[in-house]
Amino acid sequence: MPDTAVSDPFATLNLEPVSTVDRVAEELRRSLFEGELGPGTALREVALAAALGVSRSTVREALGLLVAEGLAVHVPNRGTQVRRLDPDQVRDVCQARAVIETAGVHRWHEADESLRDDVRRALRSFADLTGSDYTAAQFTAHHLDIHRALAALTGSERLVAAAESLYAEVRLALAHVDRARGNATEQVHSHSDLLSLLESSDLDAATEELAAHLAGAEASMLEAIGFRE
Amino acid sequence: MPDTAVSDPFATLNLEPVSTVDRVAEELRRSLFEGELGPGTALREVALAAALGVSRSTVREALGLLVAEGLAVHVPNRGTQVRRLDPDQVRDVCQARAVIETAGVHRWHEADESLRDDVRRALRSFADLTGSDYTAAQFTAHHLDIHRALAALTGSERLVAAAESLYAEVRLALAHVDRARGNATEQVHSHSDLLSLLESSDLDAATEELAAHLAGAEASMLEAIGFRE
DNA sequence: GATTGCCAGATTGTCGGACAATCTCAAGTG
DNA sequence: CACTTGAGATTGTCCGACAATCTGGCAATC
Repeated sequence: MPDTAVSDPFATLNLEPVSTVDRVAEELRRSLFEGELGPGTALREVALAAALGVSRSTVREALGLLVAEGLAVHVPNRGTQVRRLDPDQVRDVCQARAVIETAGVHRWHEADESLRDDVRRALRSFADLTGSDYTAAQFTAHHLDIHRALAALTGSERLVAAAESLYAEVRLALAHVDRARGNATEQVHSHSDLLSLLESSDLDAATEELAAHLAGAEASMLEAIGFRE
Repeated sequence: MPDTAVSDPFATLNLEPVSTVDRVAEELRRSLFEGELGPGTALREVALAAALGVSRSTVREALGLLVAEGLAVHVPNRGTQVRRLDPDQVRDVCQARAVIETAGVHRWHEADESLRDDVRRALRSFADLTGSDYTAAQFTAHHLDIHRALAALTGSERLVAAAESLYAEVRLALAHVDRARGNATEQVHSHSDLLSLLESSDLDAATEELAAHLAGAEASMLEAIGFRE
C-alpha cells in the first residue's frame, strides 16, 4: 500500500478490525448497561463461553477488559462479577467527574472551536432524542455524550479516557432505573442553561451550575442503587 | 479460620496472592522503568514466554495489563510494543497531572489529616533517599510518591487511579535519563517549598508553585525523549 | 525504475483440552 | 453447635494446534 505523499488524500479512511474479544466485551457491556446483568452477578467463564459460542480464553480476555474499565471486579480464584456500587463509590465517581468536567469548563475559551462545537452538537443530539422515543440506556448514553464533551474541553486525551471510565460506572449505576432521572425536558434545560452560561463567558456561574447538576446526578445515582438493595 | 470478632485485631494483616501473570507484569514494568526495554521495542509473546519460562497465555494476559496501564500499545495482528511517547503525549500527561494534582492541593484543608501526613511522609522519604545512594528509577519512584500523595488529597480513589496511570508514563519517559532531572537537592527544595506554602495555608501560591514545578517536569520529560530519538 | 503479484516465514487470534490449586457448600462427626 | 471432611464447581496456568494476518524479499509486469 503505497501512500502517494500528496498530503494524504485518504486521511479520513479508517477501517478498524473488530476482534472476537471486542465483540464479546461489547455484548457484555450492552447487557450490563441495559440491566440484564445485575450488580454482583457472577460472570462465569465457561458459562459465558458456552452462551456466546466462543472459547474460554476469549471470554477471559474480554472480562479482563471489563475489569480494566471498572465495570467488573475480579477476585483471585473466585472469578469476576458485575461491579456493585455502594454509596461511597458513587460519591467517588461524582467527585472525580466534578474535578475533570470543571477543569474542562474552565478551559472553555482556550479550547479549540471544534471542541466547543462538540458540546453544542451533543446538547442538540440530546434534545433531539427526548423529542422521540428512547430507552433509558439511550437517554443516559446521550446525556453522557454532553459530559464527555465537557471533559474533552480540557484537551487532554488522558483525562477524557479517565472520564470515560467514570461514565461507564454511571451507566452501570443507572442501568436499573426504568424512568430516566427527573423529567427529560428538565434535564435538557439544565444543560442548555449550562451552555448558555458558557456562551456568555460566565465561567464562574457555569462552574456553579455544573456543580449543582453533578450534585443532582449523585442524588439520582444514590437513589438508583438504593432502590435495588 | 475462626475470626474471634473482638473488634478485629488483625485488621492490618493483608496477604495478597500474587499470580504468575502479576509477576510477569511486574517484571516487565521493572524492565521498562529501568530502561532495559526501549520505546517501540516489540514485546513478542513467544519470545517472552520462553525467556520467562511461562506459557504464552500468561504472557498475553500480562501484556494486556501493561496496555491497560498505558505502558504498552497494542496493534491488532501486529502485536504489542513498548509505548513511544511523542512530545504531544508528554504534554498531555503533564496537563492531566496538573488538573488532578491541583485539585488535590485545593482540597488541602478538607482532606483527612492522614492524607496530609502522607504528603509530609513522602517528602521526608524523598529527602532521605537523596542523602544516600540511589538509582535513577528509585529517585523517580520516590519523587512520584509525593505527587501521588498530592493526588490522593482529592480523596477520590478513581482520580488516584487515573494519576497512577499518568505516573507510569512519566517513569517510562524518564527511564532513559541517567542523571535524575536537575539537582537532587534542588528537587527536594522545590517540594519542600510547596509543602511549606500548603502548611501556611497559602493555597494560591501553592497552586502556582505546583504549576511551575510541573512545567519543569514537562521540560525534562521532553528533553528525555528528545535525547533518545 | 516503479508498481504489482506472490511466496515463505514469523506472529498473532482463537480454539480445544488438560490438570493442579482453590473455592463452595452440604453432609458428616465429635 | 463447632469443626472436619469430601465432592463438585471454578479458576489459573499450561500445552498444542491452526487459520488469519503481517513482513520482507523476489519475480513479473508496465
